[in-house]
Amino acid sequence: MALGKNYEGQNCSLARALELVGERWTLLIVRDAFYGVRRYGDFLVHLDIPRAVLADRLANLVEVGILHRRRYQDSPPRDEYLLTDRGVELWSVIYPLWNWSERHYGAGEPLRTFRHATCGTELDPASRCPACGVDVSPGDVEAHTGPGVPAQPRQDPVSVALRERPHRLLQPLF
Amino acid sequence: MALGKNYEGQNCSLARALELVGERWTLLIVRDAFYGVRRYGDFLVHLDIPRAVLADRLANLVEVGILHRRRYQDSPPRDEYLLTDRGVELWSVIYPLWNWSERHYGAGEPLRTFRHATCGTELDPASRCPACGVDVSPGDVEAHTGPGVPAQPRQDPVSVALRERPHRLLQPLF
DNA sequence: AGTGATGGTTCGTTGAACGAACCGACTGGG
DNA sequence: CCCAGTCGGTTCGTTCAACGAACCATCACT
Repeated sequence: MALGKNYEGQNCSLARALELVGERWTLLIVRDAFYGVRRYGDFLVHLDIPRAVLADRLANLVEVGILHRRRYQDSPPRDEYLLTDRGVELWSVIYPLWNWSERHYGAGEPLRTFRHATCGTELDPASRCPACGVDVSPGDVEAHTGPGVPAQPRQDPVSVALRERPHRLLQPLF
Repeated sequence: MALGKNYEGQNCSLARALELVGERWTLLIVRDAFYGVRRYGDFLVHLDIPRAVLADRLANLVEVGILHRRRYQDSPPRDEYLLTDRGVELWSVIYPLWNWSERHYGAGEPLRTFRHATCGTELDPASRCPACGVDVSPGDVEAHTGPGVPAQPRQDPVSVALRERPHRLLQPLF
């Protein structure tokens, strides 16, 4: 969804943003990056996405500076994908969207809750801590398994790791 | 992008949200609704979107309760599309996304600024008023033309009306 | 030498977006 | 009464991206 191909006449920051993160799958990849997913294969099993599409999206996200590709071993060469500062700031979009959906379309109990790591309080819809009264940045957010886990939860390693224990965002999952 | 066809295995509120508002054009339609655009023809000229796609998106947005379709004259029958409460709450997603894009990919001066209507102060990235210290809901936001207007701005009636004068969100544009 | 892990690329098929044309209900003017 | 124009769509043939299965290259381990 590169510039010029699509919302070109819009000349609006929102349209530009949607060219960057509005494509199918892109925001779910960023969500997984917040969860600590870093490797191609882990994104693949967790998202159940066509391989070519994943490769394309990762390359785009690196190109626009939302993800950073970092070599973590040389033989065989293996890279991991990490959120840049710019990517981390998308928390202020992703969390409100998650929260909006949870409030209006949630089926009773949530699958996951997001808490202020230092005090354990659930975040408000704007990612603030009601107890401490501060804006909570993603590095201080802990994802907890909620009461709404389905009877037949997913068994891929990423889903299992996410359910197993509370997990601080941005920290590696494995 | 109905449920079951796409992110079905995800079982995540974010994925569900993206099924509702993640399709191409959808969030730009909602943005225009905040600007006060209400009629099919106005969305059409402002977005430059294929007619069939617009009709499809509007129907979906009504179906999931983000827009409400209201008859405003009987002969000939004409309807307008208004944001529901649920739709209005998407401001907490749209504005941070706009702001994120403006901060990281903005070309110098913004095209538009969003100000607290009662005091004229520009909103912070979380749609709060730095002067008053309150969360500003979209009904209290005024959209102003910014200094970054291009040399050849769009001439469709919607774009012209939006440039002409400051305009409170959710109020009808015409 | 063979097997498995990893991170891709290739390619034929399907489905959605595009855009131009058409359509039906109505209005206002001559 | 006829004609042109407006509005809000629908229809349909074309194009382009997503899908998914197969393939491939590199390296480690045995």
